[in-house]
Amino acid sequence: MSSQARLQETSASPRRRLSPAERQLFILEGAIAYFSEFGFDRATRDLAAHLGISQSLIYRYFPSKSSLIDRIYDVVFINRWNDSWEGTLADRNRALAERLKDFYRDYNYSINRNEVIRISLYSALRGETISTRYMDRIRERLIDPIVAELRHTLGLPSPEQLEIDLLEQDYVFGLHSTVIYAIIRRHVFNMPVSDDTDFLIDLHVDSFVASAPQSFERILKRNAAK
Amino acid sequence: MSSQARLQETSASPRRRLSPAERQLFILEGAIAYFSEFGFDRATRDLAAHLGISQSLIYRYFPSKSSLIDRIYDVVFINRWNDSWEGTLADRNRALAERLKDFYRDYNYSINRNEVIRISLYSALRGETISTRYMDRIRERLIDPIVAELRHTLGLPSPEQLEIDLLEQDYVFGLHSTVIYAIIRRHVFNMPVSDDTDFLIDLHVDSFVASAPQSFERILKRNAAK
DNA sequence: GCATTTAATAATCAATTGGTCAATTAATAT
DNA sequence: ATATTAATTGACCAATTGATTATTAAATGC
Repeated sequence: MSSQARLQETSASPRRRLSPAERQLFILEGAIAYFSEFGFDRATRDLAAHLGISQSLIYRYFPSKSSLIDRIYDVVFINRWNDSWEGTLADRNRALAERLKDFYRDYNYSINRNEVIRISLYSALRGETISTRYMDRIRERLIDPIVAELRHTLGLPSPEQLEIDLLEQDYVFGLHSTVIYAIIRRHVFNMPVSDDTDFLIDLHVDSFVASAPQSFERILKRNAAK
Repeated sequence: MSSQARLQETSASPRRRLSPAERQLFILEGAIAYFSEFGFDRATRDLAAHLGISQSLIYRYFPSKSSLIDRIYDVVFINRWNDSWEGTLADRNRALAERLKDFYRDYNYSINRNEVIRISLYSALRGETISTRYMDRIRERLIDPIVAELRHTLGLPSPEQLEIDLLEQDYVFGLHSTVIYAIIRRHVFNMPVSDDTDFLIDLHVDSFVASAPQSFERILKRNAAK
């Protein structure tokens, strides 16, 4: 009831008739909120009822349900990438720990949202290719660069000299996971998570950087043994 | 085609007629495999076709789809808990790092399976209460005990003397997440992950234990400042 | 005020859903 | 062989699904 009342108030006119651009955005944002909470298998009728519009109106602005979902993926995956991240990580004028802290604070700020993490997981569970491509992007543009920077700080061969291997990636994903899984715990498992995220990022980054020399030594030794 | 042929072969008789107990288990295990791959919103007809049986047969052994799902939760959540974990973590005759390594190896062995992690996430996204209860159990019986053991090694007050707080839990969840998120990457995002899981657990546990003193000091200082 | 445009809806469709039940048929005992 | 038991199925139901289309009505220009 209160949501319906709110809808009527927030709409420009007392009830209906928005411009096509406005209406399309209204439906898209509503669909993100709705599907991220209940999953993509929910009916378009229910979405329409939730938005206070008729079901057929959805099909005026989106040719099919799956095309609406594809647009949601665009918003969630592509629009949420920040090109400055790679630059931050690669800036060798600053200490690596500081770069990592800056990056993960910003990264966390960008994806620590209910809709983003939930839709990521829904699409991954569906096996959508966009989800795989997104993870490839993370590995290539975030994880591998961190490995490269770590190697540089430790005086180890660059990726051009010695290819990055799975163990190194997985080790760096260990740091990455501390940020991601906190988001999952909060928004998917509805667990209480500290709001002092920046402080926790500092702790994890410092731990990571402090033990990286020993860890990388062990990884290289392990790879040499094979 | 090959799966249908296999089904006929694996069944006791050339084609059908199992004992109620066998058939119920057959459906339950098939449902776990099927729903873990495609989600709980898939039709019981499709599940039946996948199993090579009629849809109505499912309803002879399970009164409703949701009761079948509840049974799946039982198998995935409850049956997969090992009571020895708490004992392993609390055994102060051994070094904490060794206890953590043993525990996480066994824990990983137990839940690093496609169906387990995927059904956990499906149910969590649905907001099922069993999922929340399961996470509470992890926090109370695994995370909090690890905090207690860390405090003990560091000569800090026991949980009875000083209540465990969110920051401490979140910090320990950082270690936990390295194990869990690797499983999610493998089985949900279909990423390549190293098979050398035990080695990676060793690395992360050693990093964690090595930096725990400094981290806990900072956490206590932070809490005192509030 | 009136006609035109078009955003929005109600009615409807075929396909699919969870679930039921009478009919079938494989196994068992005799 | 034959009768009995009960595991399994096919036909069916009402409700719901994504999607279409003819109709309604809010805004705009004159």
